Amino acid sequence: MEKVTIKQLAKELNLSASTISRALQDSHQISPETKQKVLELATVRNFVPNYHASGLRKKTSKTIAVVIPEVADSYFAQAINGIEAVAQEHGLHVLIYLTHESFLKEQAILKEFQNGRVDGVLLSITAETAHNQHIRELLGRGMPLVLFDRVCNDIAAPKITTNDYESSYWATRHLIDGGCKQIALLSASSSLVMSANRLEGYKKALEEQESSFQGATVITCAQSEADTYFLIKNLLSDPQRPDGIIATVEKQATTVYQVCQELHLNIPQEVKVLAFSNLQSASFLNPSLTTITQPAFDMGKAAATSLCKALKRKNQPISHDTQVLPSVLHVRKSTC
Amino acid sequence: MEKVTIKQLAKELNLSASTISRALQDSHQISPETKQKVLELATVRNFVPNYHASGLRKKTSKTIAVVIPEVADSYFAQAINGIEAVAQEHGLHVLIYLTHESFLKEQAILKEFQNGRVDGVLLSITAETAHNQHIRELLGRGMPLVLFDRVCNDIAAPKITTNDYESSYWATRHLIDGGCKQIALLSASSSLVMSANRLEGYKKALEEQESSFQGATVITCAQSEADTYFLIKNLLSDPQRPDGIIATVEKQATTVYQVCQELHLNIPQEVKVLAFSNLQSASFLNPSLTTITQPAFDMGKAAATSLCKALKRKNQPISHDTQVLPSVLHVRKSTC
DNA sequence: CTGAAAGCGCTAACAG
DNA sequence: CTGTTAGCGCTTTCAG
Repeated sequence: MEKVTIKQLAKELNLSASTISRALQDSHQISPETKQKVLELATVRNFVPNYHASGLRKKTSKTIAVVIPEVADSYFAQAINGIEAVAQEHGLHVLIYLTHESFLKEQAILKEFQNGRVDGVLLSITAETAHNQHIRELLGRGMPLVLFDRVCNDIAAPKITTNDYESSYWATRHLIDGGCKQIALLSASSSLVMSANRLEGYKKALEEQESSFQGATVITCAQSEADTYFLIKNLLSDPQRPDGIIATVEKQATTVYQVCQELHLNIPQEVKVLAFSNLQSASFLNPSLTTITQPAFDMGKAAATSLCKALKRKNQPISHDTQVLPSVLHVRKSTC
Repeated sequence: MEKVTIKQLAKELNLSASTISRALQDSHQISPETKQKVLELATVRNFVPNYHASGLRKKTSKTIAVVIPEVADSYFAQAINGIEAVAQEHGLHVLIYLTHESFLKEQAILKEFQNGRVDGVLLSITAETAHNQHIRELLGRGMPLVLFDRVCNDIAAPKITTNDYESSYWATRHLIDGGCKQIALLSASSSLVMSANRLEGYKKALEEQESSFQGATVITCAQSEADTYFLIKNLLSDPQRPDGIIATVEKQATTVYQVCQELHLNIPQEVKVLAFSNLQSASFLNPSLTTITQPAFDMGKAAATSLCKALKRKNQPISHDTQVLPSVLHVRKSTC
């Protein structure tokens, strides 16, 4: 029982390979009886059409790539869920690539996509990504591509984002309303548009306050967890430490909790904490964590759906259907 | 600047296609000068070898599939990280498939792998998977396959697991030592070997106790979150409710916390809680959660490494290198 | 409705 | 060291 091919089926049925091929694709120009016979034999012989052969011929792979910084992050895990749901529905296969925030990896990965392995790409760029020639290059070769969450503004492709500016504004306002006088923002990157938006929202809220109000304190966290830990520890060890912290990255939140534990700082009495986070367990943290929660699953779905549309009208003018799905502020004890 | 092929490079350099092909593969039977010229032109013309063409010819895809129940679960997210690390190192691409605990999906997914799309498979079976003809079928066709975490015993393939029996035994002992008199086990499935092992370890620990000790209370949780919630709520609303709970699934832990909150049950005074979980935030839960933590990342790495070995000596006798990596009991406040 | 023939782009004998 | 030839397995004109 070895690999069975169309040719073998053809010989067994005294038909030509093309007839078999058409029958299997349910072509309307094949008689019902023939189809029936072919399908039957195919089942019996356990025929599975060769992927590379049809791919080579049809110049299609039925595969999309998801390029993201990490997977062990609630946001991306949930986004993958959304992507996978749509992909499965459309019979697409999903390749996963983790850049681990390395620009070089991102470049190398995208470069290889020119070989026909994937029909489309979903991309969330690294915190290092300052240039985007590699993305342009891929787009220039006609590869459908959708950016999600971490997008670049100057790329002509569909983008799925959340309302980072507004959420950050409201998050900051929430802390101000709670009585905070000095609010620190833990930023993810100095180059990401997403980070810039969150920074702007934060600044805007601060600017609206009296001049007596403390200025902005922005800490751009490093890639390594250890470095981030020290930055946060320094921040909170300072006698002039802030009385409010906004973590724009999920992982920073637990680090903040850890540092507070170590320094015996009481949340929320001594310092209020708010995080951009999709942690399922936010309600059960000690104290429960106030979060800005992104619609991760829906963003994944939206991105995949947008890509599927692009795949259908290949070589058509790329639509720029930028979608902004709103995040939600969940107020919990860490800020009350 | 359209898709450039080997033929075009050949014409431009007055060489044959095979020479180009060999030069690109750095074959030792090509003169350094020719190689040089070819490589140069390839770079200039931005040549990228067609994936399907070489795949068809070489009968290889440089791709592995990871088939798992979920991705939004710390264990699998971390396992993927480990898998991806090894894959990247070996130049392999990673396809992700989520079964969402559906046996039918698992079957359909594996069936398609006969088409040459993947060179190997990493599988963690669904809670529904009782038969494994579909796995045997794939193995029978020579597909390298490694089972991890949720394995089946009666399949002749490498298996990467953790010491479920022992961890469960020690978990139960830990609760007993803490004074629990009635310990309930929340099981994931009645068919998974993993669940069976955890159940056995639990039973063993109970059997070692005095006869006065309460018998086993095992609740096999349903697939749907809502059903699981009700099962747990029922369990804890009972006047005869247990004073210790072992959640063998990460998600159940937060559900238990939620129910306890709703019923105003104090953890750990009224009920101690222990969970098999890889949650990063376990230390920061309220109260901090005692966990059995699996070496998820390392299990992913081990599984991928084992698969890579199998890929190298294709068609060789399949090694059955069963590896058991130990889990760790992290004692925290939910049981003290 | 079916068949013959050509070829997707690359690689691997087999020659020289 | 390089070229010629012959496919990998499938799909798709183009004929009938």
